[in-house]
Amino acid sequence: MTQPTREKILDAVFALVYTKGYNGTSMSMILEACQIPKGSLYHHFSSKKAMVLAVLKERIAPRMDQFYDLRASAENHEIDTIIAAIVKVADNRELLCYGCPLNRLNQEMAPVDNDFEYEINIIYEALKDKLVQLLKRSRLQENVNSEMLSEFIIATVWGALSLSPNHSSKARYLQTISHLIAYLKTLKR
Amino acid sequence: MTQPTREKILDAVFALVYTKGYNGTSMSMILEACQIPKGSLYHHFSSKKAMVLAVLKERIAPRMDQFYDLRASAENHEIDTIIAAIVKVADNRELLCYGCPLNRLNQEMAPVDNDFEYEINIIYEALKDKLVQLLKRSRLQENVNSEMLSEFIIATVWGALSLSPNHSSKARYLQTISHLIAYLKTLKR
DNA sequence: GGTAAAGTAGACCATTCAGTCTAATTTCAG
DNA sequence: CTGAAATTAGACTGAATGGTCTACTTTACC
Repeated sequence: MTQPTREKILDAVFALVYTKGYNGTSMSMILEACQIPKGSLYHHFSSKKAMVLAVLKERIAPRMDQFYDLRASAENHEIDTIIAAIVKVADNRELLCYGCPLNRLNQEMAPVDNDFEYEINIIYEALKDKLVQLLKRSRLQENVNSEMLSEFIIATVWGALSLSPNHSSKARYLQTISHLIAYLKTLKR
Repeated sequence: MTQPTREKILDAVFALVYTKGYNGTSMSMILEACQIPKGSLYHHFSSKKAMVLAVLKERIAPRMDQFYDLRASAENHEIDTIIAAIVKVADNRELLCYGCPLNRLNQEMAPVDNDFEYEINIIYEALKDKLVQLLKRSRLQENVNSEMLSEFIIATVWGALSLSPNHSSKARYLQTISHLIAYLKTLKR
């Protein structure tokens, strides 16, 4: 056994739900991807919904932490740290193709299921808070509200990743966010 | 007969697919919403997919035209015309709750279906071109590429409308895009 | 008024859906 | 080695899925 069954399931479900959506992913697809029988799946998770909620907490949440990995450096202005994180996104082909996994699940499930809305919001707030903390430490133009600016940054990156056609290129993403970067630089003090 | 059956179907399918997604909408839900028998539905459309592609062309495309209704005025700077259109979005409760219908369908269907990707891209390009034409007529700072700026504007608005929690408020939307507005104003010449 | 086309009506179909159930097997503690 | 718990195995279920088919009714034109 190379990987515990439960972990194997979470990996497969993440990949499927991320690329095909919750309603676009069936149990049989998951079973085939995992190469396990149905009994194993329902031993570890009580339902499809419970499974995807686990994916949210155990796969998507850590990914969000990892991607906006904002190691503050004493040398750089915090704004530059954030810009570097945004630019780094361009190197992830999956992100360019499918967008932010949290945003995808949010758009599909939050309007129709309170449990999803709740769990997604927790992850979103954590993501936002990380940005807020960084911005609060930085020297910015006056009248800049860190919370509002954080939401603006996340919104723009999410939007840039979801532009049609879905399979957006690295160059296109970078061009789109070049305006965001230019704006952020004007906020430095 | 108050409304032709075909139009009634398109309206119902738009509302359902917009709020619940393509895979979250079943034929039986559509039938119940329309209060028509199955025979009528399949008389007008050969399949679920054909139906939603028709919704794209006959409902979503016109909406996009309508919402970014950018009547240029000789008095206002084109940037202000665009800002007004962006602010107007805040008055649409559906948009605040479910986001841009084109963006929703794009995220769900474009990665898994070429026909959807193609049709969505046509509508997206039309939307973008409208902005590009307006920007090209306007006096902007040098080095501003109208096409890139248009994509940035659309991305930001789409992103602001898809922030978690999904049911975002008018105030929250306006706060988020206040940064976009501030940036756009700096581009005026 | 007759007739052909357009549209309505809903029973019916194979397939797939998420989920259940019982049994076999493996794991591990004592 | 033994027995209990954890896990694997997959046949099975009822409901829902998208779609077909034939029959009936309305509409519109000659």
